Amino acid sequence: MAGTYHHGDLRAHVLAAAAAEIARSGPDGVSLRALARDAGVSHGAPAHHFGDRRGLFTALAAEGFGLLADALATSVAAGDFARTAVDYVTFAVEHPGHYAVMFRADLIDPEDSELQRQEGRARDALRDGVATLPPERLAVPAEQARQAAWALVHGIASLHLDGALPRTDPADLARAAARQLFG
Amino acid sequence: MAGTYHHGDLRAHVLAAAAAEIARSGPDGVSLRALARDAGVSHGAPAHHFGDRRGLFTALAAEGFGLLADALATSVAAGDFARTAVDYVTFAVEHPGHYAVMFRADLIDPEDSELQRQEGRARDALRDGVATLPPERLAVPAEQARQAAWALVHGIASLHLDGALPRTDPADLARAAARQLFG
DNA sequence: TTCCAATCTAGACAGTGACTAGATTATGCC
DNA sequence: GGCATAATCTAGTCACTGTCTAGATTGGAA
Repeated sequence: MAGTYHHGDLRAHVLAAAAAEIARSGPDGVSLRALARDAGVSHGAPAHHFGDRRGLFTALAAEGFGLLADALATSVAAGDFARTAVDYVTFAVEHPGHYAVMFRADLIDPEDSELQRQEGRARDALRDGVATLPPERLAVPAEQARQAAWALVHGIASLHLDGALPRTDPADLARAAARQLFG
Repeated sequence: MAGTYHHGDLRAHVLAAAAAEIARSGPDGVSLRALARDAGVSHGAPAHHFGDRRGLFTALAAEGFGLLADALATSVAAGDFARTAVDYVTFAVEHPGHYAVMFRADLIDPEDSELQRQEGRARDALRDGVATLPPERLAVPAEQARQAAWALVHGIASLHLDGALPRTDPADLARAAARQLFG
């Protein structure tokens, strides 16, 4: 509301605006000062919530990993890996601003405890998803199969978000790729 | 040489220094002015060769796609897809500065003709590599198999470069992943 | 030699992230 | 209620950046 000294929920507002801006023009398109202007606060205000630019991206990545873990939970519990693969890619498509920073080691602080916690949740979900596969479907050790599955869905998500897969539905591709990978 | 007005080969020098800096601290760590200082030229000199920051990254990406196409050529000609997968990942490991910008739509100019030419070469190499696989190994249409193969090696390369696969040899993983994907 | 294009210098400008000191507001505690 | 204290925000400053100019220097072709 105009006239109030405090914004009310600046942290959440800035996080959402940052995600939208990243989705539009990438992490480099994000300016802390522009975010502050949009929120109607002074240029230094966001720093209190995130410390610095890296802190903002780290918070966004942590939120993203949490949302990803949530998105995978249902299909993992159901033991349906093909659907887990589709859900993974769908998450990236629906949260491009989050996904674009989640794996960018140069933009985030890997020591952040909240980031590690949420990243662990997402990683566990994917591990459990692969663990539901019948052993005879695996041509390689389970750990390598897990990493290959992760690389496959991450690759599809990344290529799609970078525009390298035009005229291709990423969810369809994820389904087909899961079948090719695990029969 | 000191004292000469012209650098001699500023373009190649800046490209190599930029690749090294990106490998060290990511694309955001690259400063045109710092590159100029290192090369011993004025801060505006690189602009003549690359136009702007985007032009520099575009030139680096084009060079990267060309090197990638070269790196894949031998194993593709031999019809050895597992080795093509390993060669792809090995290229990314050995040229992290190039690879980090090759798929970044927000950093490069997709209209650049040299970029399109080299990218086409790399894409054709990967397509030919998958085409050598016996049809009975494919559980899905060839186009989807090709995209899945690309996503798999790209995913391994990306995750490795972002530090998400510690204690894992990316070449070993590429070999195992190729076996899991195509039997 | 002369001319021209390629290359580089030097200066300026607006925008940025980060830091600081201090003002304002919210909150828990008496 | 009143008050101390932490949380939040403002405003100013700084060095640095990319980009844009106008002009100087150099190499090569005619």
